[in-house]
Amino acid sequence: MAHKISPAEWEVLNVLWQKAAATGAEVSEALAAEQEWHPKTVGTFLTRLVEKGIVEVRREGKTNVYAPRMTRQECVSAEGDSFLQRVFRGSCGPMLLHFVEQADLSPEEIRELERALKQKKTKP
Amino acid sequence: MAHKISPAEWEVLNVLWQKAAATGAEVSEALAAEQEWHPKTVGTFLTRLVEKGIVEVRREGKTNVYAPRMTRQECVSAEGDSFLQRVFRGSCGPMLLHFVEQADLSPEEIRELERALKQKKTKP
DNA sequence: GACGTGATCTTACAAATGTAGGAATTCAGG
DNA sequence: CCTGAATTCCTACATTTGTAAGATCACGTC
Repeated sequence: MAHKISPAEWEVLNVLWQKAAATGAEVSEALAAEQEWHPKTVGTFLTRLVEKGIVEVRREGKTNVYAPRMTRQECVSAEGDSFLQRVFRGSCGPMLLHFVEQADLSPEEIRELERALKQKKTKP
Repeated sequence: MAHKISPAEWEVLNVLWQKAAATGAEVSEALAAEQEWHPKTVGTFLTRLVEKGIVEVRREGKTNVYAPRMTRQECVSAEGDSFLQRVFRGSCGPMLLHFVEQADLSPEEIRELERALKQKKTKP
């Protein structure tokens, strides 16, 4: 918890959460679409995440396999005074609105959000 | 735009947006509740924000008065590849859900969010 | 078991960020 | 005008982050 997750590390984590587990090369490849990071760079992020205790590594033959030790929820929550908190505090509403408008949401996600909002209304 | 806004700077900006304009001391005082930043530290953030063109400064007698040159919306949008984007990308839904559940929303804000969601549904 | 090949580990370094100290400046009073 | 008090400006420095090169290690093959 003492450790912060940097933006680049979040990127890497996103891949790991999506795949559940992956080698450095796989992560690197998955990120290639969005980022132009040298595989070595991705490697650094992975190692740092391991050092921070957020990701665990397992040897498999000659390659390392990385897997998240924490869920996204946990990571977001764990960052008590994180960037998100800072940005959001004081004006969560407008910010959420921004992202709801901006985001690419599936119908189920929309339904779920509506449900959450409704519940929020009844139980303030 | 070329410049990124650091977490600490967001904090400072939040105060500025809330007050519209303020002296260094005022900002520092407003932050005291949440952060334990030395006034000089706050001063540094303010100067950096000015350097980045996000805040403007005006001399008023012997003190500086700082005011934001950009709205929060603009700052969020301007950070195309920001931390938020990185965190959100790929799983905006769950993240929004997290914050909707977490947040302290006013009834109007809830209504507005619902409206945004409804519109999203009709016009995908 | 020596060798090439590919992956990992160690090391490096510039820029950004958090955190201020000290020097310089400037108004308010004497 | 000279002094003191408040405020700003300049400077500094340790950490963290982004970015990777180079050294090393492990595996399959000859």
